[in-house]
This record gives sequence, structure tokens and C-alpha cells, in this order.
Amino acid sequence: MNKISESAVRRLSLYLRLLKGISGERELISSQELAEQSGSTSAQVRKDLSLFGSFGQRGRGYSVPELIDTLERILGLERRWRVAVVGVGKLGSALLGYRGLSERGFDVVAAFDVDAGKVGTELNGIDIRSIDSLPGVVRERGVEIGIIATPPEEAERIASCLADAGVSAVLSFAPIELGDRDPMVVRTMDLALELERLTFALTSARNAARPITRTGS
Amino acid sequence: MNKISESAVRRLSLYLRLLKGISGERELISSQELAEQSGSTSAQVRKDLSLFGSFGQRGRGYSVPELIDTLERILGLERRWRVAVVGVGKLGSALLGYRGLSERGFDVVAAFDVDAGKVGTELNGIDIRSIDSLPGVVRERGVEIGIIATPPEEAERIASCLADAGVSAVLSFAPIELGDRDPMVVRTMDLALELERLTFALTSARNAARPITRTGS
DNA sequence: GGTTGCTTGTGAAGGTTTTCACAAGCCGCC
DNA sequence: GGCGGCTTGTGAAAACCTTCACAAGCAACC
Ligand SMILES: NC(=O)c1ccc[n+]([C@@H]2O[C@H](COP(=O)([O-])OP(=O)(O)OC[C@H]3O[C@@H](n4cnc5c(N)ncnc54)[C@H](O)[C@@H]3O)[C@@H](O)[C@H]2O)c1
Ligand SMILES: NC(=O)c1ccc[n+]([C@@H]2O[C@H](COP(=O)([O-])OP(=O)(O)OC[C@H]3O[C@@H](n4cnc5c(N)ncnc54)[C@H](O)[C@@H]3O)[C@@H](O)[C@H]2O)c1
Repeated sequence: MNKISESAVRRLSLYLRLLKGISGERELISSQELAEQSGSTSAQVRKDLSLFGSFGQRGRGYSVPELIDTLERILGLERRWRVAVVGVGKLGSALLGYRGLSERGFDVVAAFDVDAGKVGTELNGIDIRSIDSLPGVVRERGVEIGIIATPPEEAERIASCLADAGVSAVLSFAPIELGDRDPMVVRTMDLALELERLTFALTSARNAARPITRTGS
Repeated sequence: MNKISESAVRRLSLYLRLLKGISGERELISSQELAEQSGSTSAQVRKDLSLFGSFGQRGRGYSVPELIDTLERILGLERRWRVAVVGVGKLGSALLGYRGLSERGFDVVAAFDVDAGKVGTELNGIDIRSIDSLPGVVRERGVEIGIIATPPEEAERIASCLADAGVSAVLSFAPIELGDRDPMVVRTMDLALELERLTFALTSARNAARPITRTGS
């Protein structure tokens, strides 16, 4: 099978989210309409979908419910996934209470922390367990994806721990570069880095408008 | 000036984060070492930097403190930025308490909510103001960047409100596609979408190992 | 001062992704 | 059944991004 680019996958997720939003309202949608809603182009939409097969009808467009099913199959969302949150601090607690996860097919089935004051308590129906019990609990509950919300210093250790326990993928919020741990898939979301992309856009726009000139001498 | 790609900007932020981590430990660093730490290649590192000028010394490498300065200048981080958080719920509260923001040059100077029970209270030294006072407070405090942490239904309205108030850029956590609001820069971080990129990787890996076959008939 | 070892900066090559543009196909209508 | 309007699927072209490979330059040592 051809290699699918990261950006194509991102767009597929986006199409799916949009389609779910209009599901019920419309029976058919054209690549043109999907493109407008996702900030893309119709050719891009058709190319993305054609990487996996032919799902549309010429002259009519794509069937919304069928396309939803297809995209869910492509993205691996025809089933639900079991997720564990590691580090139940400010961010971790927010995640445990986030309905958007289960709405999109992800069930948080376990949470871990080192803090003795937190271990043993419950949050949103999820019992917080000691980090030492991670390997056992991960296996018992069939955790497939880990979310790291511990301080950055701990992230590398936790990633190894999750890999050893047999977790298949990790999403980390710690602003630190995690080493490869093949075959476990690792990805990092860095909030400050996203803000830096914004400040770059802002300052390079200003520099383009007012080309750089020496102010001194 | 040449167009700089999104991926190049992302890598520049990453280099900066890594360099700050080793600042003080080493005086010089080679493109090779920087590449290893960032999961890139030495040619890529040199190319990225050469888009903006010549900062290294042949035979020696790059001066760590100088490179930090240069990258900060490129990314617009030679100054601090004033940020407002809109929506002080589970996620918004976590953000108000996040030290990682000020450490990376972003000062949260305002927070807004509609909830009368929250308005008037204070969190981590930031007073929570009514959403109605947003335009005035944004102008008074010189807010340049907005972070949206309201329910998705409100996000579009809030984005318009921020644009009207003169905010230059927005980072939204609401899983919804925000319309363009030129010249305001808008970007969305969607947690579930990132998880879907993981599940795609997991299931496409499985499909590659065990090619798709019809199970029925 | 010349030689060796190392590293940058950069054109050119190679690869990937996006855009273009049009034949093929569906629908409804006459 | 044929025509017109519309939309897909897709090769080919264009744009973009990454990797290669090497001349140019620095430092240390003899
Ligand atoms: N707070 C935010 O809004 C925010 C935003 C983006 C990224 N982040 C990142 O997310 C991570 C967590 O941030 P936070 O603000 O929630 O921090 P926090 O200090 O509030 O929470 C960290 C939690 O991790 C626990 N912990 C520490 N070591 C552990 C270990 N070895 N095993 C298990 N649990 C451990 C602590 O007990 C604590 O409960 C950090 O890496 C931070 O940079 C936070
Ligand atoms: N909780 C998480 O961990 C998490 C993770 C990723 C993304 N998100 C997204 O972040 C957003 C917030 O999530 P949350 O879990 O914090 O929700 P929440 O319900 O806990 O908080 C939302 C807050 O926004 C306020 N609000 C509502 N309408 C408003 C308006 N018009 N103006 C100002 N404030 C308003 C509410 O009063 C509330 O305090 C959502 O879009 C969610 O999808 C949340």
C-alpha cells in the first residue's frame, strides 16, 4: 500500500469531524463543499479519499453516512480505544473530565500518579492508581494508548514504562523530545511550541510589511 | 523574503527548546548533534538555519548562546507576549496555572468567563472577568494572543469578539473549524484529532502486516 | 606554513505533495 | 434515448521539501 502523508491523515480526521457535525442534515456532500468547510480545495479532498478507494458518485457527490463509515474504518475508529492518563495534576484532571474523548471513541479506563494523596481517590468515576501498579493495571484493563501529563522530567521514564507494559501508542503533553520506542508510536503536543508558531507568523508578517533595516548607526 | 514552511518553523521552535535545555553545559553544538536530539538530519538543521542567514562557524559548529538569541529573534521571542484565556473551565483553569507559559515568554494577563460564579474570583493571581468586558480589558492590558477554552459552540463567537477587540492571534482548543479572520492568525489544537492520528498509525501498521482480506463469504 | 580533521553553507538532485485539467459517469428532463 | 449540467477519479504538471555531496573555511598540530 502507498504511503499516506501525515497531512493527509490530519485532513481525513478533519473531514470526519465535519461530516459528523452535519450528519442527519444532509444525505450527500460534494468535495467542493467539504473543501470549503475544512479550508482545503476540492481536488485535495478527492485526492485524499482516492488514496483509499472510490467512495463517491460522479455527478452527485459523496454519501454522508457512507463516508463517515469509510473514514472511521480508515482511521481505525470502527472500534473504541482504551486510554490511560499518567499524571493527574492540573492538566491530567482536566483530561479525566473531558467528555470530548469518549465522544470521539476513546475511553479513559485508568489513571496513574505518584502523589500518595491522590492515589486511592476517584475522579469522574476513574480510580487513581499508584504509578507502580501501572504494568499490572495496563495489562488487566487492556490499555492501548497512554497520555502523559506528568512533569517533563518524568516523561521519558513514563514512556519506557508504558512501552514495557505493552501500550501501543503515546500522546505526551510534556514539552520534551521523547526517544523512539519502536514499535510504540509516540507523539508530542507542545502548547508553547504552537504559540511560537503564532508569534513567528506575527513577527514575520510585520517584517514583510516593514523590511528589516538597521535602526542603529 | 522566501516563504518559510510550517514544518521548518516547527523545527526551529524545537531546536530552541533543546538549546535552552543544554544552555550553560556546552558552548558549541554541531548540526549533527542538534539533529540527533531533535530526530532530524544534520542537512535539515543547516538548511533550516540557512534560510535566515549564516550563524555557524565551519569546522566548529554553532555557538549555543548565539543560536538561542538568533532563534528567539526569528521566532519573535526576543520580547514577551500578553495572552488572554477565554473560558475558565477544566482546561482553562489548568492553563492559568501552567508555569510552562511564562517560562517560554507568554504572560497570561487576563481571563474571561460567562459563569457569574467565576467572574470576580481570582485564580493564580489572575482576575476572572466577564466575557462582556473583553473588548475593554483586552485593550487596557494590551492582549495580543487569545487562547480559546470554551465549549465548541461558543468558539466561533469568541473568535470574532477577539478579532474585533484587536487581538492578533488565537490558539483554540475547541474541536471545531474556525473561519478565517484575516489578518488575525488562527490555529486549532484538537486533542482527539491527534489521538486519531495515532489510531491511524496503529491500524495501518496492522493492515500492512496482515493485508486486508475478506473475512466473510 | 602545510597538512589533517572536522563542520558549515549551499547548489543540484531526488522525492513528495498539491494543483490542474479533463475524460468518465450519474441524474433529470425533454 | 439523447442532451446538459454537474461531480468524481486521476494522470500529468507544478510547487514544495528533503537529502546529497562537496567546496570553503576553521582549528590544531607538526
Ligand atoms: N497545565 C497545563 O495547562 C499544561 C498545558 C500544556 C502542557 N502541560 C504539560 O503537562 C504536564 C503536566 O502539567 P500540569 O500542569 O498538570 O502539572 P502538575 O504539576 O499539576 O501535575 C503533574 C502531576 O504528575 C504527577 N507525577 C509526577 N511525577 C510522576 C510520576 N513519575 N508518575 C506519575 N505521576 C507523576 C504529580 O503528582 C502531579 O499530580 C507537564 O509536562 C506540562 O508541561 C500542562
Ligand atoms: N477538558 C479537557 O481536558 C480538554 C481537552 C482538550 C480540549 N478541550 C476543549 O476545550 C474546551 C473547554 O473544555 P473544558 O473541559 O474546560 O470545558 P468546561 O465546560 O469545563 O469549561 C468551559 C468554560 O467556558 C465557559 N464559557 C462558556 N461559554 C462561554 C462564553 N461564551 N464566554 C466565555 N466563557 C464561556 C464556561 O462557563 C466554562 O467555565 C472545549 O472546547 C473542549 O472541547 C478540553
